[in-house]
Amino acid sequence: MKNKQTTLKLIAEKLNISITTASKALKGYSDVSEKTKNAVIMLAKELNYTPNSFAVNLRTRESKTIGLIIPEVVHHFFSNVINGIIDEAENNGYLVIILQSNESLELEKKQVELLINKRVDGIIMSLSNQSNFDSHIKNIIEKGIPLVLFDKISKLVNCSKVIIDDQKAAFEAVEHLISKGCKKIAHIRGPNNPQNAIDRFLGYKKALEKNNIAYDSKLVYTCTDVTFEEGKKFAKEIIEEHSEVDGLFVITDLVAVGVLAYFNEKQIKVPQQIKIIGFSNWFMSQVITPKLSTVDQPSFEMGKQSFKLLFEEMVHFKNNTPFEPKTILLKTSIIERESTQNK
Amino acid sequence: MKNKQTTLKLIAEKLNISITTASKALKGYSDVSEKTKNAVIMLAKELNYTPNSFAVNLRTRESKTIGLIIPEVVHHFFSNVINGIIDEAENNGYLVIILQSNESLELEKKQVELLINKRVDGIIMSLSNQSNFDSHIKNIIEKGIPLVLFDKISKLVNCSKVIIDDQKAAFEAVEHLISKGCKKIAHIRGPNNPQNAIDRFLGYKKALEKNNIAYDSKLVYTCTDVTFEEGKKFAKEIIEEHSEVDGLFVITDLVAVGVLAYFNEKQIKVPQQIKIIGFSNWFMSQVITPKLSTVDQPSFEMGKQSFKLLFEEMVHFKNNTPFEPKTILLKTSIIERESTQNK
DNA sequence: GAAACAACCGAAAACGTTTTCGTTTTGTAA
DNA sequence: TTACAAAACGAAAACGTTTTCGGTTGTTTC
Repeated sequence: MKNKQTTLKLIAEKLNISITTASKALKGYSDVSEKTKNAVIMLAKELNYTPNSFAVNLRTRESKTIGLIIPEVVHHFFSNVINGIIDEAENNGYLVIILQSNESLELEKKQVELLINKRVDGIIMSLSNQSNFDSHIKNIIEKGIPLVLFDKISKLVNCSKVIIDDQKAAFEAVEHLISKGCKKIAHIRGPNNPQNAIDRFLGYKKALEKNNIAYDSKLVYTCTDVTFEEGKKFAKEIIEEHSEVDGLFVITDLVAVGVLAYFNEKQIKVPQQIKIIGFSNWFMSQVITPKLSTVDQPSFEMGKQSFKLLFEEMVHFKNNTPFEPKTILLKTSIIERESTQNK
Repeated sequence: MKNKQTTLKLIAEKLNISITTASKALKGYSDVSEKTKNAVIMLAKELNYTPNSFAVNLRTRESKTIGLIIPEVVHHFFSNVINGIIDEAENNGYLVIILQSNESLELEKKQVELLINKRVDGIIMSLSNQSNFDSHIKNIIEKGIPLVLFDKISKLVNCSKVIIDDQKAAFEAVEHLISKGCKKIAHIRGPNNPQNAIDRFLGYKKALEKNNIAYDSKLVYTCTDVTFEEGKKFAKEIIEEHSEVDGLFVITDLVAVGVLAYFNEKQIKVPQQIKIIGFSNWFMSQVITPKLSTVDQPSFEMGKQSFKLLFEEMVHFKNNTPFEPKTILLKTSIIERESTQNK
């Protein structure tokens, strides 16, 4: 049953030394003789001693734990980021508490509060679609808690960030369609608020402009939920309202796959009649028929870099030295598959 | 910069009362007058007081945090389970630390150690393929730390479990193939060690037996990595070595999708020439061509139930009352899609 | 023989909370 | 007025660690 944990006190008593000396021996202080040091280390191992982390936390004022808030766990991109964060965190002796906002601002606020109350050493976030520089984010910054934002960021928040150049990536995606001969290109964009949806939209527009294709706001469809079902829905609308569209740039692969599902159902030929490119390189994009062209986004790396930035900031925080927020820009690349090929 | 946190001491001083009384006021003790109670609560709110969790942890000997160890985060099934666990945990005031074993026994041992040292209140695990009733699991049990195993369990471990009836589910999947007219059914199974791979294999065998189909060990292919690529590899072998096979039961959808990818490439007609059924109902199974029949497994629910069981055990642990491990069996169901339909 | 130094050790405070138990204050009844 | 119960409060210990600072012992130096 409830086995008493071994403490420094026990070790000290058994060896007839003070708790202080026992502690110092284990922490490698120089003012402990070789003899007693060895004795302590031996006994500690024998009794299976591990420091009580609650006490250590209280004393050192840090928990070696960070918090991570993302919109969804069941999501190809985010789960890869989680992977990278956990990995890098563990390598540096940190553990990760994960919470999801379910794209709800209310929930996100609650999660932030939970993490602050838990006194995590730092927080990594990807904002929900509704989120901006709201009170909860301000709160983190004011409290001086190290914060890193990745992917879905807000330009209003002055903190470290890890992102891709969404505008450039979208620009390249649309130019890819153009290079394949598309003349009338529609865009299924993300919600109005998130920065990355805005930037991808701007990249789309810019590519049209540069290639002398008139921008038509009627060809832009705006997701609210960014789901498979929305993809199907917009695919239907596009075909029914603008059958002359021959190219389509979609905010993310999940939605693009919904589009493909509808087109397959209706026997609309991709890429012959219409070419499609998605975003994020979800795993299923390479197994669907036709295989989906997309923009590869280094999700795992994004996680790793996010933790690295956070770690840097946590060190500065601990030493009370000033820290200037950084932004890391990760490279993307176009992956050409069947859905944009000329047959 | 480093803003001093408000403590009970500060509140007590400002109100000219003792720390004890301040604490009691906030915790609703009855031996505090209405007047002082209100004063404390008001001031606490005003100063934005939140109890220092490190101190609370030390004092109460619990952290309201649990640990979760799974083989992989980037995995449709597991990420859904995570979702369920986080959800239910949060509803009960618990946070979740997630670690992955990457299917490595060594790593899994290390993760368990990390969690024990962190003194989490309980642990939920799905074992790696190599794992059994090894020292690290014994260690958890001996230390009396509440433990729940889900999905990939070991029969040797005496603890609470949340599982499906893998044997029955597999049996039904294979009978589904048989009901569709399959006479020669192959099986791509999981690795030798994990219980669920064993049980699914046994279910396969039993279904053949019951329907008077001779079992042929040559028709059983054993995964080591359980990946998309392995699916492709075995698909090739099956066609080349046993072209007469007309039904295939695959350990999990990811591998089945690999099989389909190979068959699509080689123009082998599914379901005409060979019918295929997978397991777990991954999202992509409904978007691939042909759509994959599969066994639905309530992953989200599995997560919820796992936490519920753990919670129950944690309560008993805290009260030092005896607790008898339970096993919860969740229902599965066959989902018929194109890959097993008679056209 | 005093002074200086090195090597080793431990007392005590601190981190911030919770809870037990004893003490003081207040109110009420005789 | 005394007596006593009820109400309100607080001292202190405890959780287990880390770290500062002072103390003791023994050795070396001049």
